[in-house]
Amino acid sequence: MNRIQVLVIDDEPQIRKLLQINLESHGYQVLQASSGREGVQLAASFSPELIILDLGLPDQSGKEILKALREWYCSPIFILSVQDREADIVEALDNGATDYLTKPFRTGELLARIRGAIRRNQVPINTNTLCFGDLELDLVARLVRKNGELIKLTSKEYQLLLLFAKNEGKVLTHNFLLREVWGFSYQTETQYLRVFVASLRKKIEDDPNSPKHLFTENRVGYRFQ
Amino acid sequence: MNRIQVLVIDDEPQIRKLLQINLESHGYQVLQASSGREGVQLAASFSPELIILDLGLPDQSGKEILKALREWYCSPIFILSVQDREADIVEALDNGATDYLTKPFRTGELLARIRGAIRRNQVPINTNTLCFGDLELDLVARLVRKNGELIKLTSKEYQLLLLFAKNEGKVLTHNFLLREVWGFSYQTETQYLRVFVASLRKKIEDDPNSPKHLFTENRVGYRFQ
DNA sequence: AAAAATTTTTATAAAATCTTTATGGAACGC
DNA sequence: GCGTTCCATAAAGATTTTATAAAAATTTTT
Repeated sequence: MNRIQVLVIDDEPQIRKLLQINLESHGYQVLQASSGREGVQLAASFSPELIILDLGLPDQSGKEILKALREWYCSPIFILSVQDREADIVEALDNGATDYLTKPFRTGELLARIRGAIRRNQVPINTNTLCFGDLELDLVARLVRKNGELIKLTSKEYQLLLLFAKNEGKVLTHNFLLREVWGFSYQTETQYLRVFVASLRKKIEDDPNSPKHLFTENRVGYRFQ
Repeated sequence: MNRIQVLVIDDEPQIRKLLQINLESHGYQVLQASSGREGVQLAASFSPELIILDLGLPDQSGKEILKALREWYCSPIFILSVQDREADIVEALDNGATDYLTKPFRTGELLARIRGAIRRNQVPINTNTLCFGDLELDLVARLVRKNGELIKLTSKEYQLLLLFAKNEGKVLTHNFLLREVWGFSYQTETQYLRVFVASLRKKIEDDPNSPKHLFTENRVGYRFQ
């Protein structure tokens, strides 16, 4: 079992204890640091999935630690603080804090917020669905939904849409699309593309005549958003 | 104009007004819905970057709206609520809410949390862009922006602009431009260039009559900055 | 094997782009 | 200054490209 690591940086032993008990009872593995310096070291060596940082640290201001961590650390950082001043909260959030809770905090809420932050942070790595407005692509199930409703695509249509979806916003040339979907020797069969783009539009666009997802880039290719 | 869209779903007009004023003064474009049904519709048609949802809606419980949206909507959803019960907060967060604020909320904090959520939600795209003042050339996506807004260029126009951009500040001769864009045998078709430079200027210059990007070098060629 | 679904071809109208022509003004050389 | 060449621009004409339907061929399913 590979438990999710959470690093707690706090100088108050009783807070660390409280967090440790709560986190471990929910299946997390807890690393503890009582100073900013130690916290940064632990973060660097273990790269935990999430860091809980107390702003009121003795050796270095927590704000500095936050900035130092954000130089390289990309996972969520939660701020705990007795300070409830709006300016502090705004500053912390703008410096890269993922969330900000004031002491005393409610452990249930903290845990829920941690779950949410970790869930959202994992999405890009372990993405099995891609979203584009009203469109949703389930990569695992090979399903496409529009406004939550299933859309039936043929194999080629799906391959084409997937390629577009993986290259959102980019102009993809006819050559590239044909090569990727049909294969090297079909690079000149531009008409295939036209036919399939038309049928894709019929299925994914509200109005195929003025598409909002699949745009034509004349003489070059198509672009998906 | 390319402002970030935020959808506010709330039945209380004064809250909507408050949010609208605050969000618009920070550069967001605000969509408003007074019911859950309307909110879902707007979300589907505009796919805003973020949704602010009041849990206390009349027509349908806000909780249901949250779940319905999360069927397909992947961007941040902020919950506003008068309810401060921990169980409600935990439920909302576990149902996909990105954040949960209780009324009365502090607008500065809300805005900072919105900035953070949008920042984190942005996909890290590999961009290879060239910048020239208000002009932006995205070489990977093959797109051109002026003041952040997409400009539609034809194939030849783009080829020409790209050539200019890659040779910023240099005087490029008619011969060279024609050879590179049209091909060896077109070296004498100077009139092509004039036509295309004119149409490029119309698209990329604020005032095509006194260009600040694309200069004429009489009897020699053109120069781009 | 028949039926159904999908892919490939073919045909055609519409749209967009490129090329050519025309015209007036600007720059240049003498 | 004055004729010539060069440049900017609009607009007409030619060509290419695109969207779409529908027929033909192929593959998959029943």
